[in-house]
Amino acid sequence: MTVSIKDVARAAGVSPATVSRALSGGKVSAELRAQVEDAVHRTGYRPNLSARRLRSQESQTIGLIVADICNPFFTAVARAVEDEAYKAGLRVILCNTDENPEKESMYLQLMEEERVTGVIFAPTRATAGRLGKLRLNYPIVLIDRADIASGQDAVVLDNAAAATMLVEHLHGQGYRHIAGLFGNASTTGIERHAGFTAAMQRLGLQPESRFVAPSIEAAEAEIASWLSHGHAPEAVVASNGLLLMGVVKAIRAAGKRIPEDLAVAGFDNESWTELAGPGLTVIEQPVAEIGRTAMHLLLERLETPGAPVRKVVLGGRCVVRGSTKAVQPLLA
Amino acid sequence: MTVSIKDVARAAGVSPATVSRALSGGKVSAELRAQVEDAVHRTGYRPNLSARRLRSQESQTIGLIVADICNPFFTAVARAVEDEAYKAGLRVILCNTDENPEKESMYLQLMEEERVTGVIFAPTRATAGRLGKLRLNYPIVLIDRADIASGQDAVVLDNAAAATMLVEHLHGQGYRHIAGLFGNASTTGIERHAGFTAAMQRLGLQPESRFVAPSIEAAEAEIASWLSHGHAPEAVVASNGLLLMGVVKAIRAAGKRIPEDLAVAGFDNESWTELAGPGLTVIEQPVAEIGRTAMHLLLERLETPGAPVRKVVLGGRCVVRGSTKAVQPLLA
DNA sequence: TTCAATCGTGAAAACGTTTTCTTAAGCTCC
DNA sequence: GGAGCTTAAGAAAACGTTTTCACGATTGAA
Repeated sequence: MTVSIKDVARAAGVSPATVSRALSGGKVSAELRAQVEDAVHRTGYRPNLSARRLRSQESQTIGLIVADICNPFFTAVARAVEDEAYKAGLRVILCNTDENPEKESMYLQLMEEERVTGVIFAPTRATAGRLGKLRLNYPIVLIDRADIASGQDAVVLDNAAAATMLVEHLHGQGYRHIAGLFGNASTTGIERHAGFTAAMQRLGLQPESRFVAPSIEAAEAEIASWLSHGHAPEAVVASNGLLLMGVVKAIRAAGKRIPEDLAVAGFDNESWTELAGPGLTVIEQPVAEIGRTAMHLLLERLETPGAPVRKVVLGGRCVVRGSTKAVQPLLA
Repeated sequence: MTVSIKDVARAAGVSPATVSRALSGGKVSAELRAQVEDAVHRTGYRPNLSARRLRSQESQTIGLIVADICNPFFTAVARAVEDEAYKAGLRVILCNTDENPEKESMYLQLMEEERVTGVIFAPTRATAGRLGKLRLNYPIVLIDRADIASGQDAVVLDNAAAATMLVEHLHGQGYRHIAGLFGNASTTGIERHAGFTAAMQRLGLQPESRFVAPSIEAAEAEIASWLSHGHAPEAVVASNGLLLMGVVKAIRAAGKRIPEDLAVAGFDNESWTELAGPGLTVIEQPVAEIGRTAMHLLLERLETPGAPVRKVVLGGRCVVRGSTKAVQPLLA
């Protein structure tokens, strides 16, 4: 049925070894190489990657395990990882964990069975903690989320600094009563919360924080509750794109205005943030840079497995828009 | 180095065949099965999927080839496909073509080399046309885009009907001078344009259409040009989420209002459309249903390869929001 | 001219499974 | 109690490659 390298060899009048060498750029005379190419064309031969991987013991494949493929942050990172992997001659297997530790375990194991050469992984907090104990037979580079203790290569945002930027910006615009809404599944929520709290205290302000599930609905419900009970702050900081969307939806649903009734700032410069309300002030993450860097860290780790662990911390950029407009003209 | 089924067999004091049978649920005495399970645990054995696939000649894998993984429409479909594939015990390889025919060819070939059992594919117009000639050794189910002539299973939106709904809605709201903006890379653009034009003519209106590249920037530039030259229509219909975003960005940049200066309607009920301006009137596609149906068509095709080609056409839903508010109170 | 080194090629082994074939042991049934 | 079945287990073949090994021919140096 399916045509194998032996069929090609027969058609070309050479041995299978010669076909293999001709196709992989080995030493073959020009004459035989031409015969082989012709035979490949005539037979419609397609190499069997499973056989190739089995024999050569290298999969030329990496795994990319993210929490949510519908989240623009991860798709943007995935694009960058894929482009970079392609340049290095590697395939990418993309996996979706839904922030579910069981799925994470399942995929980490699957990656072993696929014999991937390495994995780029955005773990939940639960998994990040026990990653060191897992003894997987491939190197891992963490992205976006990294436990401080985990002895893994990682590339992350300077979350504390970014949260500080937002707080200081809001403070500069005249806001004093500022609340923070953080995701409870990842370490980024923790770190951004820490930066937020520290910055508030440094400014002599009373920090107020809530942790919720990383979903639009959870954020929406939380804000709706604030607004309906009438004890809403002057401004709110949302620790990722999902929560930010929930915040804006709740404010619209309540018929309130941004920033007059509630100022808004958040993380992730997704394209819709420019269009929502008066435009949303956000921290822009260097998504492409994160993907590229992760891939490079992985390649270097593969090259020198013994090298010391490296953690790359990238800075965010504060994009100021109307959602944090000064509450009243500032005094000079 | 890596532990194989032979090592497990040795550790359990049985033959490799027995290990294989024990792990795949074959007939093995309870006693030996326990020994095997213990040995697997002790040795940390992980089956090698390449070897398994090579020997059993089935990959248990399907390919999902989409145009743009950053487009929420495709990520939503991908999610549904993955969930359904998982239920059927299949893995999914996700590929990104960037609407680039060369990448499409590359991935179609790669899927052959991976020996996938089938492929779900959203092709560009260029590739949709020559798909029949390609003689690939796996069945294909097309999604979102399908050439009329292509003898392939497919699941698509009723594009003409959806475009008609938008036109009739705008007409009902009092708009007369309506322009359409369509993507030039896919068959959906063609079909939506056809529906748009037919509906306009049926209503005795003069249709005006533009085809642009499927990107935010292209749409933005086109609308910006309309607005700056002062010959903008009363309303514009955008044929997908990307173009819709470009339209809104251009209107905001020009300092115009929706719908007073320009009413807007489009395709794809992405979550941001609720938040942009006064909310955008859109056609909601049954994304999950599309993914599920595609997977089912593929499974049925695998079961009965000879069955006649099926094309499933799903209806869209018109979600009315502020961007198409009546231009002036309608007369009773 | 001869010996060693290099080169292109084919034969055969190897990769880690699953599956077919064989075999030995335990049954059932007259 | 032996002929015929069923059953569980092992031996060995097979999947489609790549790679090692062996071999003869060509080349280069002495």
